[in-house]
Amino acid sequence: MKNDVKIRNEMLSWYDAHARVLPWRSKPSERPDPYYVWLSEVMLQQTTVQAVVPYFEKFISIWPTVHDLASATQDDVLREWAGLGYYSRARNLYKCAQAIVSEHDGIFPNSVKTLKSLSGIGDYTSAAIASIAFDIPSVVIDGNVERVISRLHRIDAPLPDSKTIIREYAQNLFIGDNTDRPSCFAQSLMDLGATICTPKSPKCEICPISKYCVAFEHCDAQVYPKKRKKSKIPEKYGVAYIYVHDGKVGIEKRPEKGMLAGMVGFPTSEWNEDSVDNIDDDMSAYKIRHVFTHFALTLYPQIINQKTYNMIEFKEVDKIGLPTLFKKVWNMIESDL
DNA sequence: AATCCGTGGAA
DNA sequence: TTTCCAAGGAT
Repeated sequence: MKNDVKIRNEMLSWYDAHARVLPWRSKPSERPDPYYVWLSEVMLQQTTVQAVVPYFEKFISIWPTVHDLASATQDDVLREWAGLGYYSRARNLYKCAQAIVSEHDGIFPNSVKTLKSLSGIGDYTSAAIASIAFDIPSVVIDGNVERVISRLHRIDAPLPDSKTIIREYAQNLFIGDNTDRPSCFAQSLMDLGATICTPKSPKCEICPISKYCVAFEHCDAQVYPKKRKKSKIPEKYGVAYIYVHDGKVGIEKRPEKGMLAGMVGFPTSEWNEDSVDNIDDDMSAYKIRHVFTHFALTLYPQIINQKTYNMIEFKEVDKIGLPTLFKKVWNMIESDL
């Protein structure tokens, strides 16, 4: 356990010299904006800094404060979120903004417990906000921390079995004998995980804490954390109905539950594992394949020259916030209409 | 506890 | 081409 204090000190020194400059981060002398911290943390769930930066910039440009975001409509937020994926995050973001304004006087709560009661804020995000925005020592466990700790201790059990032991190690590291500069320390682990202790080719030669890393000692850091093998995802098929008339195309708002919930898109058939009737691969003019987390979809756009409800101008299509699946459809067929 | 929920980039 | 996966949360 004594190593935890040394690790913290090494990490803080390393962070002072190598911290990444990111749009949501404050300068060393300034207080972070809890709104920025929250927004960035939610956006970063299950994705990458590169994917998030333009979305973050756009959001704070349109909605500079949580009050502004709460005053928007859910459809506004979904439209701006389009392309980032996991759209329940956007709905929860909006719910959370409204709760903060209506139930917390527009002030972000500073306790893990209260933060966690808000929509879209779970174990990780509540601890991250408490640490990063308010400098409250918290146990911040994300994919980066899981990877770093798995390697430091060369944990043999695969994820998610190892989550319990990882949390024990993390407790000691985050709120053990030394809790100095919790905000910087939490962010230092994120940066280490993103730039040095990476999943595939960790740069152990330049790692500030390799001397404490059991996996480094055994020269096999890259095999940790071990993970259970994932089963293959099913292939599904469907038809997209592209109603075209007089320079306009038909769109619909999807149901509030299920895939791409609440997003706009082209009407489609159901998606199932049976290949599509009447549309042979060879006979169809178009085919879009899109891989989701739990299945891969092959969608056959079928152009229908007739009017339907809710037609919009072709040139408006790019502005309505189509999720990527339907952007792919539109990009493929637009020039042929 | 296990499943659902997106996307784009790297190797 | 295929596989893996990047700052998880809700149910």
